[in-house]
Formats: sequence, structure tokens, C-alpha cells
Amino acid sequence: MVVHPMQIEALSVYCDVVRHQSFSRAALANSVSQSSASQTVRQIERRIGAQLIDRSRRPWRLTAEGELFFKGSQEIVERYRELEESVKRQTRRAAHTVRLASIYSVGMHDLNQYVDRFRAAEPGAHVDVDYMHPDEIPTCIQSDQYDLGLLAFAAPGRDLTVVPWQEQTMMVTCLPSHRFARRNSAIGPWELAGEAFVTFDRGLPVRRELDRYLRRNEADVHIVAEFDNIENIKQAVEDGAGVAILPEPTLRREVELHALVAVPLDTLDGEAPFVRPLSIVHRRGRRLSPAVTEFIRVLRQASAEQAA
Amino acid sequence: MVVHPMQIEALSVYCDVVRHQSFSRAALANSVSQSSASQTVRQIERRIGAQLIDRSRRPWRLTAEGELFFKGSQEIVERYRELEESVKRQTRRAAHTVRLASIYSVGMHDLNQYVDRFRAAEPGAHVDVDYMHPDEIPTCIQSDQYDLGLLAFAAPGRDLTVVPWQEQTMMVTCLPSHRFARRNSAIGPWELAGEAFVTFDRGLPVRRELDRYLRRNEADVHIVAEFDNIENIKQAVEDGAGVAILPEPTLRREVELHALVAVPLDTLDGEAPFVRPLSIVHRRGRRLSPAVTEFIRVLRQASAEQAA
DNA sequence: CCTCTTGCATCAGAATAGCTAATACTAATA
DNA sequence: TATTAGTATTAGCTATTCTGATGCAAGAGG
Repeated sequence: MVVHPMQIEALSVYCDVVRHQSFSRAALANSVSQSSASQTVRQIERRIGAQLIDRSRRPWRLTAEGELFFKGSQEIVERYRELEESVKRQTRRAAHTVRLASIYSVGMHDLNQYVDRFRAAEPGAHVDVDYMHPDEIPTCIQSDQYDLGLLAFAAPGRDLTVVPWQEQTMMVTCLPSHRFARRNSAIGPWELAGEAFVTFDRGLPVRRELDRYLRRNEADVHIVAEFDNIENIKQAVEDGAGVAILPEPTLRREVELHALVAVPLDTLDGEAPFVRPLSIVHRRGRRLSPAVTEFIRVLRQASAEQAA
Repeated sequence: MVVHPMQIEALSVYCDVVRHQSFSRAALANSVSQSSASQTVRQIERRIGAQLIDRSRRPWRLTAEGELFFKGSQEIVERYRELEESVKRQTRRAAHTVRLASIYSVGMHDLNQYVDRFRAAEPGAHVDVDYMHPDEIPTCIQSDQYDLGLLAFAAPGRDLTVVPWQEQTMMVTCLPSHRFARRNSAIGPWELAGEAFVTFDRGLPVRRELDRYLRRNEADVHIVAEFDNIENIKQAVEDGAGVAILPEPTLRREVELHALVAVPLDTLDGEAPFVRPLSIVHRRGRRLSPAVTEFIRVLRQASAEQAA
């Protein structure tokens, strides 16, 4: 015994036949021929193996089975329509949403400015931002939980596209009372040798870059504390634990409040200045939605303006 | 833009694809080719205009829309299966049920005996009996609210088939103190002339037959009360209102209790005895279910036995 | 980095199912 | 009994959906 297919549309036709008490009117309502409506109902009857309509009198009447099936069909058709609607809503919503995974140190304040510009450029769109540990970001992007990531020292991976975004100048930071604070010239990294130094956790890419930079410049610092985020490092420096090297934009508030001092790092001739590259990452080969593309454009344009 | 059809079976295939995390296994589970399962899911995606499955990685994963659609589809498929089941149950139940509309005066006790025989002959079957006014019965039968009716003096109508069932002898009933009670021979109907007489409401077929009978026999009775049912007539006779002519079986209990007396009616030579014919009625041209046919057989057989 | 494996997508052709228009029925009604 | 209104049936056409063969790509493994 074959199981026969059953179309939602057939159920809908049946419901209309019942509601209109007429095959012809139901056919009109569904833009099909009367013949089609008649055949559709007969097919349903054959498929479920029960007579739904007693045609032996006129006007015809529903059988007990027909009554049951009508109520059930109404519900199913209704539910299916709602389901389609909710999927469409989800699609529309997704088309206007950018899901962004960012490291903490990009700064909520900074990011909000980009988001505002984006929402002005793309009315109806919005950005869901979540801040997380840098290691989590590639995973989340690859598993499609987020459309974009903002990351420092991003390594282009197997299925991760990296778009350069900003280069943040790294600066020495210390208490205003520190001897470096009275300097009015850049500090040569070698001058840090022996300094009490607050730095990042081992395992973070930025730590690797920082160590490499210091080694290259023969600055054998004395590490007194390690943290996995910039806020904690700044706190330690403010508490007098030592000096640190941090991206300039992350120091602005403390410098304005005179809680900390930021001193430029000197660069040997031919050596590139020490910067933290921030990148936008997304899944390789993935078709980006217009909203996401636009958000990338806004991010990059805004940074280009600031650099100029 | 045309609205595309959507088959319940397609939703089922999609659900299995999701549940098994595999097109091939879902195809097996639904006894179709892997190719078919693939095309089915793609068709759904085209129809609802959303990507349900992200095929760009392996193993593939559901999109947000796919997740939504899966939950909805599960429900719809489940509901549809339940709906089919409930219709089938209804059909099975209807196949074993006899819906019977009967006049009050057939007697519940009497009827229960037939029902018991029927249930013994047809295990699993049952009879829904409702008692009602004789005028209602043809209407109810024609509107298919009942399969069978039990009716007195039934007239075969446009779409009503009448099957003769029983003939109940009509007898004179009176109080044991009445002079008729001391008679040990049948009463000639002409002897009722001038008697105080309790009878049926005008408009009931039985009243018409009774009047005709009395007129034919020149028994000009003195009507003192009219009721639309036998129980009230018996009550009135017991209360001394007069005598009445009623079917013999409906008097048995009162006769046994010596509350009333039943005296046979004499019949002139060549005249048929006065009886109340009871009939089984059902819709003309309607295919009777096996259960209904069997119940008719039981009714007629039982009556034939009693007559013998 | 290249190759293999696995599982899905795609293609072409055959089988089905569903639609329309024309026409035949049929229960009610006059 | 003839009419009427509404449904069923039929035949032919079109669109859908199946299958088996084959193409293709993401991971896995060397």
C-alpha cells in the first residue's frame, strides 16, 4: 500500500469548500476550476479512506468524518501559513542584522559610533554586538554564529577572511609620577630593560607580538603581572605595579583624567613602528548580506577618515 | 508569482533529514532515492524563499530559518498524522455503531433485549438509542442523524424506506373495577359507544387510525382527555378518567400489577384485527453499514420468534 | 600540498499527478 | 415531468516528482 501525498493546498481547498458550502465558490476563491476543486476533495477522500461529504442529498452535508477533518485541516493550514510567515520574518530580520563578535578592547564607546553611522546609512538595519575572548571569535565566525568579528593580530585561517581595519599605535604607559612621564621625547624600547612590566597573558597573540618586539629591541623587561585584558593591565599600572605597552586609543580616557601617561615608542631607522593591527574577519567564501557589506564599508571608511 | 504547492510528505522528509543529519538516511527512512530527498528539500527552500540548510561546510548545519521551519514542520506533520488517525478511528467507530431513533412506547426494556442479542451477534458493535416524538423521527433519519428509526403507523415517504417489524394487538384497557373488567369475552368496539374515552393527541398517526377504527365500527366514544404518549393515557385510565385502546405489550406491567385490565377487541367476520404496526425506517437508497443491516436482522428475527 | 573518500547536487528521462474545458449526471423544484 | 443549479466525470495537456547515473566539493589522510 502506497502512502499518497497530501498537499497543504488541497486541505485549504477542502476548508474553503466547507466554509462556502460550495465547490464552485471554493474553486473561485482558490483560483482553480470547479472541476479541480471537485477532484481535489475526492482525492483527499480516497487518500484518507473516508467519505467527508455526503453528496446524496442537496445541498450536500459534511459527514462526521468530514467535520473532524475540517477542524483539523483548518488548524494545519493555519499553522503552515504562520510557519511560512515566521520564516519570512526571520529572513527579513536576518537581512538587516549584522551579528558582530568583538574583542573587549575595541571599546563599546568607539564601536557605538560606527553602529550609529551604519544605522543612519542603512535605515531599519541593526547590529547585535557581543564581546568575547579573542580565541573564541574565529570559532564563532566559522560556526556562523556571527557574521563579522573584530580582532587584533588576526591570522588568516583555512576559512577565515581577514580584512585590515585599523592600526593602533602602541605606547608606553606609566603613572604620571614615573620618570618616563617627564620625558618629552619618544622612549627607545631598549630603555625598558629591567623595568617592572605589566603585560598580557601568554597565549594571546598580542603577547606573542609584544615579546617578539621586546626581544628584537633587546629590552629585557621584568614581568610583574599578566592579564588577559587591557582593563586589568591599566588598573595594575595605576596601582603602581610597573609600566606597560598598550594601544594608544585604549589609553585616552586615563590620559585625559591624568591617571596615566602615554609616551610614544621610538623607532630605529628602517624599523616599522610598533602597532596593533585590528582586522575585520568573516567566513571565507560566504556570500555576505548587503547589510554586512555595508557595515564593513562604514567601518573602513570611518577609520580611513580618522587616519587622515 | 505563483504559489507553489507544499506536500505534507515533503515536510516529513525535511524533518527526517534534520533528525538524521543526513539526506541519504532520510531518503532510506522515507523509501525514496537520495536524489529525491535532495530535490525535495531544495524545492521547499525555493517555495518558502529561504535557505534552510547551510551546505557550505561539512557536515552541513541548519540555518536559523531551518531551525524554525524544522520545529514548525514537526508539529504540522505530527498534527496531520493525528488527524488522519482520528478520522480513521471515527470511521471504524461508525462502522460498528447503530444510531437508533425510537418512539417512547417501544419500551426501553423491550429494546434492550434486542440490543443485547445484537451485541452478542456482533462483538464490538454498539447501539446508540434516543427516544423522541414520532414526528421528529423521519426528519432525523433523513438528515442522517440516525441510521434507523422505530415508528408506529409509518408512511413510506419520498426518501424513507419502511420495513415492517411488529404488529401489536390493540386492546381495551380500564380499571379492574370497570364493568368491562368482569367480561370474559372480547368486547365489540360498538360497545364503547358513549364510554368516557382517553385517547391520543390529534395529529399523531395513531390517533387518526384509532378514530377511523372507531368510526368504522360506529363506536361514538366520549373523549375526556388527549395525550401525546401512552404513559399519560395509562395514568389517566388508572385515575378513573375512562377507558382507552392501547397496544397490548405496553399494558403488560400494569396488568401484572392488577392496576389495569386489558380486554381483547372483538372483530367482525372479514374484518382485520386492530393492530398497531411498528416499522423500522431508514433512508432510501442509502448504503447501510454491515452493523445496521445486522441489527435489522436481529430485530426482525426476534420479533418473528415471539410471533411464533 | 595533493589525493582519496564520502555524501550531496545535478541531469535526463520516465512516471505521476494535477489542471482545464467540455460534458454528463442528478437532486431539488416548479 | 421538465427545468435548473451545482457537482462529477472524462480526455488531453502540462507540470511535478521520481529514479539512476554522474558530477562535484569539503574533510581526511598521506
